[in-house]
Amino acid sequence: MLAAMTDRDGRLAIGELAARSGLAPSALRYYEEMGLIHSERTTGNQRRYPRTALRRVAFVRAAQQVGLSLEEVRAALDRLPVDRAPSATEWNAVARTWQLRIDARIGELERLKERLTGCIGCGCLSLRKCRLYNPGDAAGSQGPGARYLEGDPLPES
Amino acid sequence: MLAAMTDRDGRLAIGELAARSGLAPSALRYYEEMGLIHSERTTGNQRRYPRTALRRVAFVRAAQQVGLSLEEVRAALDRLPVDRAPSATEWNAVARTWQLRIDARIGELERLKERLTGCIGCGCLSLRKCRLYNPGDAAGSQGPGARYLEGDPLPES
DNA sequence: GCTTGACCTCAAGCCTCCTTGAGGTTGCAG
DNA sequence: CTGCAACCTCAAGGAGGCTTGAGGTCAAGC
Repeated sequence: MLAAMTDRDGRLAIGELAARSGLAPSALRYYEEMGLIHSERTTGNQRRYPRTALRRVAFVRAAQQVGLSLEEVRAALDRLPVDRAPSATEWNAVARTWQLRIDARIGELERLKERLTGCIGCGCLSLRKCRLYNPGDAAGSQGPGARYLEGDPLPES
Repeated sequence: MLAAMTDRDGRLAIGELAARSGLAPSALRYYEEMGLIHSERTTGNQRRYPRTALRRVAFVRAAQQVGLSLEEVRAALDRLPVDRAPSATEWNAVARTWQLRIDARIGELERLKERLTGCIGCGCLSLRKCRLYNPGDAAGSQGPGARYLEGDPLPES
């Protein structure tokens, strides 16, 4: 029982994968249902994950940190092999997309911070002058709505 | 009808606030219910928002970008005056918290990116060597689980 | 061979952040 | 004064990302 529930082939039972990835089994089943990871079944219908699942799970978690939805992660993972470690080339392709994403996000945050600092500097928070209001570069980010505060004919508030 | 639905006092009807903030009226009612914005009512029970609501809504959206939950935003907003523009000092206090948050987030992303780059460099993605697996610094971030992949006695996969 | 814990499959529930809809009221233009 | 858009409330629904629970099976230790 203490020994890992692992095949001689090194395949992992769901509990094992859960323990190693730090996720709940339920989450792993969910990921599998979403097509993020894949398993084979034993004769008794239990899941057995290839070791690569460990990598894929780590990838998923990391991607979520960057703000990707599981759907987006799936799209990215679909470009990596299911059964073996990715080649440098394969990995490269995926990672490139990611880095763009990360850079974009960092950029957004930095611009936000800058605007915030500007606001502190001016101490105004006036609707007209303050760049915190609809910077105009948040387009395409998350959330509905247009946020077109800037340029409105508003008196100071 | 074309003229803004605005008091002579400059207070905004919900539709007006919605149009100017780019959010749906339903979202604004929700925000109000959450205590993020406040309104007075007309004799006919319609909401009238002070102009400061515009600022507060902008604040909320910006905060969401940084990854704050509405609850956290509420906590931050509670430190700003409801009825007037915040003073530089008041704003400073709030903004400081924010910047820390932004910096932290940027830091996370940069570390992630770095690890990712390292992975490309080594081309390995090995469970032992690759820093993408449980970096050990994701603690306290969102999501359940411990993610303690690193340091596991794993053969190369 | 039995017990016990890990596993299985649904289905339902939960949290956040809203949207949608039904049914009814208000308020401004004409 | 009427008509219609905008507003109101309250209840339900929905997406994303899981968890929980019921009811049942599998497999390893004794």
